[in-house]
Formats: sequence, C-alpha cells, structure tokens
Amino acid sequence: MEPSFFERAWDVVRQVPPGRVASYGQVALVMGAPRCARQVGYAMHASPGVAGGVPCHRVVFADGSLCRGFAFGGPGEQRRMLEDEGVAFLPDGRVDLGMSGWEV
DNA sequence: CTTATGACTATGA
DNA sequence: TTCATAGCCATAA
Repeated sequence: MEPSFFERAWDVVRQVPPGRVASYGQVALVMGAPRCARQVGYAMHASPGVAGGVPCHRVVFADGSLCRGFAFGGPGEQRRMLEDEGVAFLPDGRVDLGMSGWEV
C-alpha cells in the first residue's frame, strides 16, 4: 500500500527536531509538493498526534504564527509546548523563524 | 464523474 | 503595519 499524502506529511513533520518549527509550505516543499501547504494543514488535523509520532505542534504558518482556535489541550497549549522545547517566541506572539525555524 | 471544504501562501489595498 | 481576497491542490461526499 502506498503512503497517502497525509502520511508523507507526517513523515516530514516527524523529521523536525525539537526546539525547531517548520512552516506548512516548508513541509510541503520537502515532501515534494510546494503548492500543497493547505493539504499539509489537513494532514496535521488528521494526524494521530504527538502520541502517534507526529509533532504537529511544531508546524506553524509561514510568518511564524500559530493556529489559534485549534489546540491539543486548549488555547495557548501549542505555544507552551514549543516554549518548553526551547523555541524562541517574538513579543508579537509569533515564532522566531530566523532563530528557531527548521534549518538544516 | 463533479462539488465543497480547508491547522496555507502570496498579493493588493 | 493589518485586513481582505485569489489561487492552489488533496480529500471527502
């Protein structure tokens, strides 16, 4: 059985090390679909979660903002998890992609 | 087969 | 700077 688009997205997100965040477009680009950022977001929604090996909380918008209204345990929970891993946040409430962005 | 939806991104005002 | 709109494409019905 071939891995679905979602499973590939999960595989890429799974490669994101702790303390780093990747944008949906970044994940899509790595998986070979630079125009499928939205579908990556869909995959995160359908992801098994951190318990399933998919740190979807490390996936943020291209500008570093997080998805509000959708959290694992409650609002602000995603940000708390990232801060706990050492991700740098800006006073605007966005992630410092230039410092904690997923870069090899 | 077509239509509708959406955890996005880029662009314009 | 923020806000609004268009385009993009996989999945579900």
